[in-house]
Amino acid sequence: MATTDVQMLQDGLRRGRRKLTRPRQAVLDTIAEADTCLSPAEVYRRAKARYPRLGLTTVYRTLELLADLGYLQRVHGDGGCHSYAAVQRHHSHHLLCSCCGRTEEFACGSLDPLVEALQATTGFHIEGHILEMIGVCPSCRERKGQG
Amino acid sequence: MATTDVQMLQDGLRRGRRKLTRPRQAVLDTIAEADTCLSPAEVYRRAKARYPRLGLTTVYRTLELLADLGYLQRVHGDGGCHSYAAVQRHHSHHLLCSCCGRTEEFACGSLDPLVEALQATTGFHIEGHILEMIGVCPSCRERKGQG
DNA sequence: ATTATTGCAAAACGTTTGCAGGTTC
DNA sequence: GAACCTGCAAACGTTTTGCAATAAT
Repeated sequence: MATTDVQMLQDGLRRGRRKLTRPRQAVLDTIAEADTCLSPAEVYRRAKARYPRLGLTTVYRTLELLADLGYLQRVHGDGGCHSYAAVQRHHSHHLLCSCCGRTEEFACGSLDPLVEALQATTGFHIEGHILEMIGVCPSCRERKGQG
Repeated sequence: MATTDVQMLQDGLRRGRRKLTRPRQAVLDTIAEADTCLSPAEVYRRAKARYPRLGLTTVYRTLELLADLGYLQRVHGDGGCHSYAAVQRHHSHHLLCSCCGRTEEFACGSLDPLVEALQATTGFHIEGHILEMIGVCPSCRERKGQG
């Protein structure tokens, strides 16, 4: 994690009178360095390498906190919705590879017309959405093509 | 459930050498009549009124089966992704009311340009997506406005 | 010093599985 | 009557909770 990121995290935490602790750093660093989305158990396994005293309970609590603060986002996949990935921008979405689990972040433009239309036809006031794309990443495509 | 729906269900099941049983009818009817998405536990509670011998295990198995056949769809919400709603068309999406839980089905047009753009920039081959809209339904808006 | 955070152990929870008996085709 | 489906009870993995000890401000 770059220095500015530590700074941003620290600021974000301070705003809510929260503390920057080693377990929290370990969890965030772990997810930031992964290029896939990770389940709580997997975060625990990896983050424990950085900070061996880490407890699973703390991982759960930290994932929730960091997601609330916007540093992480829950990723919904076909199998479930209990994995997390890092986000650079607030409210972004993920493209996930159904083959290797790799994730790629993307911004959602082009959804506005749909939102407008739905609001008009249904009378709902739309406040948010969940959007994930599922596909096969370039390297898996290549591997499949050759294998 | 209308007669044609029973017919369709029966056909769908037969195609996979599956049987039309009372528990399965009870589960499907329950979800078809609800205007919200339902958790497995809630389906169990309601469907048991129709068929008291029903077991929770069967509800889980039936939800999976009917979702595979395309009669139900898992709905992803902020809280989780373990609720199911009926679908008229295959691959549709839901608008869900964060206030009362009501769901409304909608088709996803307008996503194609985004898919195209993502495929071009990332090299992923996109095969599917998860999309849910979250908002407040007309009657909840009214209630809030008055209360 | 004050307050938030941690890790542990245990509890609670939702979901899945093996299997004998029952139901549908 | 063959194949499939069911419900039960038990097993399972995941998530949450209470609490005394610890670490950050």
